[in-house]
Amino acid sequence: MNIYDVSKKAGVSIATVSRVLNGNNNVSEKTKARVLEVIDELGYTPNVFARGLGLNTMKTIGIMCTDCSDPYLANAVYYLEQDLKRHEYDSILCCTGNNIDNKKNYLELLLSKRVDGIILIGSKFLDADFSENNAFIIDAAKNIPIMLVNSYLEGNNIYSAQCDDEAAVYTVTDALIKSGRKNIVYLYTSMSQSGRNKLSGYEKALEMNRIPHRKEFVQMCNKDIQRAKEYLNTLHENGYKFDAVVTSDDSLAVGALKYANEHGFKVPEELSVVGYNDSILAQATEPELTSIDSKVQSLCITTVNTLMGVFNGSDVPTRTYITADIIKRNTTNF
Amino acid sequence: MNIYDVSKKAGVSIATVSRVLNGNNNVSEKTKARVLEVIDELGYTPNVFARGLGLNTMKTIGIMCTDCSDPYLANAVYYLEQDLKRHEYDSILCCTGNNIDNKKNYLELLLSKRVDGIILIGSKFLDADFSENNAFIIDAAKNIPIMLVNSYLEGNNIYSAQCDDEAAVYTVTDALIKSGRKNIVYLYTSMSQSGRNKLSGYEKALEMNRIPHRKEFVQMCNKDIQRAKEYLNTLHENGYKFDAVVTSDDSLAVGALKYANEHGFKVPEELSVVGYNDSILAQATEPELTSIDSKVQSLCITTVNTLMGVFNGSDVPTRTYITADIIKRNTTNF
DNA sequence: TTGTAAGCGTTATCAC
DNA sequence: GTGATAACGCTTACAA
Repeated sequence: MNIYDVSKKAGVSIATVSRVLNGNNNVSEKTKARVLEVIDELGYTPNVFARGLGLNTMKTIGIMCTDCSDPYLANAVYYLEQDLKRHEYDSILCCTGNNIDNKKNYLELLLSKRVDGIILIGSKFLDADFSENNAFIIDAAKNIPIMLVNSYLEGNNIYSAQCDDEAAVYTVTDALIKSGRKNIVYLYTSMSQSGRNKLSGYEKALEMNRIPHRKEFVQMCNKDIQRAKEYLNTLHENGYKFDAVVTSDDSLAVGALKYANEHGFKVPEELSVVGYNDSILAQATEPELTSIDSKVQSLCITTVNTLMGVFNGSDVPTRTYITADIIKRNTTNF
Repeated sequence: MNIYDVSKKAGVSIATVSRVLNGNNNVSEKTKARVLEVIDELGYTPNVFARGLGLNTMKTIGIMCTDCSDPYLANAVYYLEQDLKRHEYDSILCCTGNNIDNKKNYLELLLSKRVDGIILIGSKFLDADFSENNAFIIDAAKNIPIMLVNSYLEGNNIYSAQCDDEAAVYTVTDALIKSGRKNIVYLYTSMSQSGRNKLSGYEKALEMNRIPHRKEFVQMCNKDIQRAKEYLNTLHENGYKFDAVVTSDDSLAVGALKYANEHGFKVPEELSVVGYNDSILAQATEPELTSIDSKVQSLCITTVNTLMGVFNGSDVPTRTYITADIIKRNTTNF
C-alpha cells in the first residue's frame, strides 16, 4: 500500500495526501478530515525509504559505545535514547569494543546509513597518544555533527559535554588529606582521556598539599575487583602503609573494601575508600561507598540539547562542563 | 555524489556500476577493476534510502527493551547487537519503559521504519493477565518476525528463546531443603512472565518436599536492596524464623546479606542466600553470592540464529529452552 | 485549495 | 558483457 492507494480512495491527488501527512496548512479542513479517515481505515504508513530518498534524512542518530554492558555506558545509552526520542529522533546503537578498526568500521557504517548525527559515549574513542587515531572522527565531522559524551576533541562540527573528573578527584583527595590521611593509594581502570583527568586530579591534590608522590601508590586494575584487592594485599605484604584508597570506578573501591575486610581493618577509621560513578555497587557494599556521581544524565541531556541546536542552526557551545557530585556515605569521614 | 558520477567517471553505465556494487558476475574483470578504482577515488557510498526503496529492506533489526540500564537487559542488548552485526544486520534500539502505550508506540515506530525483524528482550512485554495487551505483538508479527528473549507468546511468526527459570529456582530451593533448610523466604522483583515461572519453581519445590507454604515468606521488593533488607527485618521483628532466602535478582540477595550482617547472623551457616542473574553484584558482596546464571548470551545467540533461519526460509524451532547454571559461591553450603 | 510532474539514487529487466 | 530504462514511494516546486 502506498500514497496512491490513499489518494485514490480519498478521491484526491497524492500531493494532497502528502500535504496532510506533513501538516501543510494548504488543505481544507474537509479534505484533511477525509484523507485522515482513509489513512486510518487503510492503516497506511508512509515509506521511510522513499521519504528519506527525497529529504536525505531519516531522523536517526547513531550512538556508539565501546561496551554497553558497562553500567556507566549503558546508563548513558539509556538517557540518550530517551531524550532523542522526545525530540522525535531514533537511535541506531553500535557497540564497538575497543579495537580501533572496529570503531572506524562502525562509524563508517553509520555514515553510510545516512544518520543525521553521531554520539560517541565515553573517552575510549579518543587516543591521547596518537592523534592520527582520532582522524576518523574529524573526517566524519565533515559530513555530520559528532557529539562527544565525556571526552573532548578539537575539531570543526565536533561538540563535547564533559564531567569535570579532574576537579572531582582533586576535591575528594584534598578532603581526605585535610581530614588527616597521608598515604593515599589511587587505583584506576584505564588511561582513557577521562582516566587521565582523574589521575591528574589525584596528583594535583598531593602536590598542593606537598605530599610526595609514590609510584607504587598508583596502579591500573581494569575493572577487576579481585585485582584491586590483590594489589592492595601486595602493597601490604611489602610493608607499605596506606590509610585511604581513591578509585576511578566503584568496582575497584569494592576491591579495596574486600581487602580491608580480609585484614580486619575498620572502614573508614583505618582505611578510607572512595568510589567513582555512584553505581549500584556503591549501595551494595557494607559499609556503603562514598562515591562520585559523574552526572551521566545531565551529560546526556546537554548532548542532545546541543545536537538539536546544531540541527536548527542555533549558536551552541562547542564544549560544556558539568561538575560532579560527591555522594558521602560510610567509607569516608570527611 | 551518486552512481551517475561514478558511471560517468568510469566511462560505463550505472547498471554496470550497480553490478560491481552488488557482486554480480556479469562484469569483465577489467571493467570491474576500473569501477572499483573510481569508487575508491571518489569515496562513493551507495545511498541506503534509494537501495531500501527498491529492495524494501534496510538490513536492520529493531531491539526493544524496557530498561537498558538494567544490567541483565543491557547485557542482552550487547550480545544481540554484536551477533546481529556479525550477520551484517544493524540494530535500532528502543528503551520503552513499562508503559503499555509507549511499548505500542515504539513497536509501531519500528514497523514504520521498515525494520526486518523485531526482538523483544525480557518478559516485561507480555501481559499474563490481560491477553488483549499482547495483541499488538501478534499484530506486528503479521508483517515481520517477532523474536522474544526470555518470554513466550503463542502466535504465528513469533519465536521465543527462554531460560528455564522455573527449573532453576526449583533446583536451588530443593537443594536448600535437602541440605536441611526448612524456612525459606522468597523475595522477587516483579510478576512478569519469567517472575511467575521463578515463583512457581519455589512453590513446587516446597510442595514436593511437603513443606507448608506461608504467604508471609513470599514478598515483592522490586529491585530495591533496602526494601529486601527491611522486609526481612519486619519478619524477624514479628518473630518469624527463617534460615534461607531465595531471590529472583542479585540485588535482593544483597539486601538479605545486609540483613544478616545487621543482626550478626553467619552466612551461610545461619542464613543461606541465593541470588539470580549472576551479575557483578554477586562478586561484590562479602561473602560472595551463590547465584543463578540465566544464560543471557546463549539466549541471544539462539535468538539471532533463529531469526537468520527465518530470513532464509529454514525450518526453525518456534520455542527454545536453555537450562540455567547454578554458580555456587559462599552464601550456601549445599 | 488542489493537481501535475520532476526528482531523489538505487536495483532489475530487458534488449543488444 | 553492457547499456537503456522502468520502477520503488515519497516531497515539493510550479501551474491552475
